[in-house]
Amino acid sequence: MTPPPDTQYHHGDLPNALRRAAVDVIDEKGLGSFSLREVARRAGVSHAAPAHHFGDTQGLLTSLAIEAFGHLERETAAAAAAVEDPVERLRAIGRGYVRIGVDHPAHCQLLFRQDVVDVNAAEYKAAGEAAYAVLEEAVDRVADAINPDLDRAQAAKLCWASMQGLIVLHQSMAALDEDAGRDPQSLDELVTAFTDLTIEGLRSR
Amino acid sequence: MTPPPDTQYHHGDLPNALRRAAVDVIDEKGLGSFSLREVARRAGVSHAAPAHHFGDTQGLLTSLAIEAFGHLERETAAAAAAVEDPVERLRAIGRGYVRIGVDHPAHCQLLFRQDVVDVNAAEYKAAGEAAYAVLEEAVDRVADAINPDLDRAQAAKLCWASMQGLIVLHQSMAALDEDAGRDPQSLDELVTAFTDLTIEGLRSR
DNA sequence: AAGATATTCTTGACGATGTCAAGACCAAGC
DNA sequence: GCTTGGTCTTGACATCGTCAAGAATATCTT
Repeated sequence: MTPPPDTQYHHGDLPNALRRAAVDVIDEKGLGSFSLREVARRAGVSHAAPAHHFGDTQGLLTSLAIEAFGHLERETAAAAAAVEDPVERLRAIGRGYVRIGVDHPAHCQLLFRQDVVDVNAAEYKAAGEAAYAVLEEAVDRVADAINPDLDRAQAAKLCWASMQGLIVLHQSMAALDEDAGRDPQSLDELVTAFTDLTIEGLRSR
Repeated sequence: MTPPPDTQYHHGDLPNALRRAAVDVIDEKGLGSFSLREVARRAGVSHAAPAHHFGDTQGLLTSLAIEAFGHLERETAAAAAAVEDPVERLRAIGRGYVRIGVDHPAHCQLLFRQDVVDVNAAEYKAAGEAAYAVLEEAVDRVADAINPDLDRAQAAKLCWASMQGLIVLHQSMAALDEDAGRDPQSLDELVTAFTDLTIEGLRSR
């Protein structure tokens, strides 16, 4: 029952330790100067240890992207479950999406980065579909409630694109406002504005 | 008047040649496996030549991002100038944005990639502001025409985020549709749907 | 309980990369 | 014609990703 010493040969749960170290590296140094060897160093294992579990860099980052979809699905599903009214439900999902972007910036950076993530991996696709299903279902309910003629596939995609776009562009938007001498708009403010505007768009027939 | 031989010591316009080679590399191998040395090889110069003009990798990629804002500004401004009606004007800008994303995928990938681009560079900021100004002006006119009470800053940002989100996510969206057995929606289709939905949202007061 | 097998991790090596310092080459101006 | 300044090359170094081989430990079999 005594916790095993840090120096043991078998790590216990190296894959998870490597994922955590990878997140730390991305948070601190940015994805641009990500290094598999540094991740291994931080996890206290040799430079080639990650390969055994993840194959290569792409494998580790893909694993993080899958984790990110899991976060997203759980957060948005929980946010949705707490609200009954369809429109408020969609609003809650939007806030949940952005909350994940704020709480897990490294993960969210990776979500759709085809250059470093294996977007064809079965697990990645499955995780993405599961997360997207939460949004689709919420849009379905909104359509049933306020506009049955709505093209639901298009509407869900607009919600998705604008939220992901907001997460990615938010810093640029703030910088733009600041350079122009305006007060930068907060993320919360923008989430609300985006969902309000979008939902009004969904109402029209 | 005879064109100079390829083997001359002074290249003539090496910065541009390097930018073109960099675009080729990104198009072919992806930004993830971008290599400055390979860019130099393709341009027919030594591996350290790029440093003299761009400093380092970030410098070259930042230069491409600036170029991308230039493309964007020209394309959207030209699209806007061709249309008088404010709403149609905004629609034309949306189509122009996406057209740049399709015609210059490497450039557009770089636009907001803080990990590889120096987003604090003065030139980058200026180019971004100039491109954004086109959108802001179009949103202003739309607001004047159909909804004077609209928060224009928020509205412009929604347009921006959804278009950039669409460009980045489009491939993922198509993959999702295909995996679910649905026909993937074309980019054109989605641009139209996005702008329609968004504009209806802008109408509401 | 003890040996065989599999798994996990380490070590060492290789080619490739980004960047720096020094020098070679060339164009333009005095 | 010589010098000066900008352009590019050469060479070097630390670091990186990945592979192959082997050591250390778990697990399974009997």
